[in-house]
Parts: sequence; C-alpha cells; structure tokens
Amino acid sequence: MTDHTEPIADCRLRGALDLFAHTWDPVLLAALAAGPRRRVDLRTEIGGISDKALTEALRRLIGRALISRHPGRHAPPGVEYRLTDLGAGFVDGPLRSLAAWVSEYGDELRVPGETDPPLRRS
Amino acid sequence: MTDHTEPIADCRLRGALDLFAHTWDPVLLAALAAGPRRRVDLRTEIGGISDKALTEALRRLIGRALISRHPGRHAPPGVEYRLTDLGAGFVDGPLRSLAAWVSEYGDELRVPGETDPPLRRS
DNA sequence: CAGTATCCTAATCGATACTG
DNA sequence: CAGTATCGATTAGGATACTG
Repeated sequence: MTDHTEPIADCRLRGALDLFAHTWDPVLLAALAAGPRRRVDLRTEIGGISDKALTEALRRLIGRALISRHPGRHAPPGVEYRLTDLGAGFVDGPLRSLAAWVSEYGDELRVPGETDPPLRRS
Repeated sequence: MTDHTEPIADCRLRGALDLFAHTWDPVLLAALAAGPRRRVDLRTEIGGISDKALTEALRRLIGRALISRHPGRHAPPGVEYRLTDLGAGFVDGPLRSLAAWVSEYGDELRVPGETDPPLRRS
C-alpha cells in the first residue's frame, strides 16, 4: 500500500480513504458538523455505537487532526469535542459530496446484505 | 447531514460509506476509471493486491452495480471489467472530491501509523 | 459523565494450492 | 488467464465491568 504508481493507492490518498474505512468515523464527523458535542450526547445522538468504539473513533480522529478535545473548565461539566478546520472541510467537501451522490443515485446502489455471487455466472 | 437526528447512519448513506470500507474497492474503481481492464491487468496495475482480495472486491462491486463483467467473446482472450454508469459517476463525484481534498489539505492530515494516544492527556 | 481494560466473535486479507 | 477453496494472522467492534 506504499509504493505503487497507482494514483488512488498513493500514500496521501490512502490516508484519506482510511477516514471512511472505520464504520463510525464518518458518522462521528457528521454528528459534530452540527456543532460541538459532549461525549454522552454524541453517544445518544449517534445511537448504536458502543462505548469502546466511540472512544477509539475519537482517538483516531484527534490523532488525524480532524477533531479536537476541550475539557470544560467552567460550569457545565463535561468534555466537548469539535471539528477542527480540517475536519469541517472534510465534512463540507468529500462527505457532503458523497451524501449528494447518494440522494441522486442512491436508488441504483444495490443494497449489501445478500452474499455476493461468484463471478463465473455473473 | 442536514436536519435528521441520525444523518450519516441513514441506511442509504451507510451503503455508500461501505463502498469505502473495504481497502481495495475504491482503488479498483479508480483503476477502472481509466478504461476497461482484464483481471490480470488490474492485478499488476494495482499492485499489492492478492488474488483473493481482487476476486472479492470484484464480486462486491458487481453486486452493488458499480462495475460489470464482460467475458471476451472474440480474439483477445480474457474477461473484461468496466465501470457501469453508476460506478463512473461515483468515481467522478465522491471519489474525485476526496482526491481534490487530499491535494489541497492532505498535508495537514496526520499520518496514521503511530498508536493513537489516550484521550485524557490530549 | 469521562475514560479504560478485558473478553469474545466475526470479518478482512495475504499466502498457497488447485481447477477450468 | 480466470476463478475457487482453505488456512492462519490480524483486526474491528460489541458487551461488560471498573476507575476518576
């Protein structure tokens, strides 16, 4: 995954592809697009995400500079997470582009779920 | 991403996100964007992909109607794969948007590789 | 509420060997 | 060349219990 000439497998693009690779990462980014959130609110708002998965996704996205962590220093307790400029740009660009494509052509996208058939007879 | 409580985890968007979830699927789509390819050419052109992973990716993307399979009926032997209209649109839209974002902001995207640090001290 | 740690299951993916 | 089948290592992610 490191040194081919293939454009898409280019290292930097690979890093961006990985932002989609983990189930919850794009979901988390989209949730934060509506504004800063505390951990517990993210959890209930997203729904279906486990505590562990949430922690890992937060770590990953902080590590990649897409979100930032802000321990509340005042009255309302809790730690807030928010998008960095980079993260906001990612949501407004690639993620929004994907959402737009889905609303336009999503109907033609066959649903995963069935086992994919062998190639010989397709 | 606009006004639902569960924007990204919406079923249809989830299906599109899954197009990125498998390591080789977007790479394969990008390779086919340059024109129809035979299996062996895809393999060498992409580089680093195993036979098994290639077969699985082909199956998956055919199952989701993004690529199609065309057994050569004439002179040059081999089976050709090509993008469907849906697949071509996906490459031109979301995938290209991601590539554009990377060339613009890719430098700020921290490289994965190190273990992501705990949250307490970040 | 925020965050960590452990166990467990399913799925990914490379390597390899084999068939048409 | 096209495609399948099996094995093994790695990993994502849910459940749960526990600490600050």
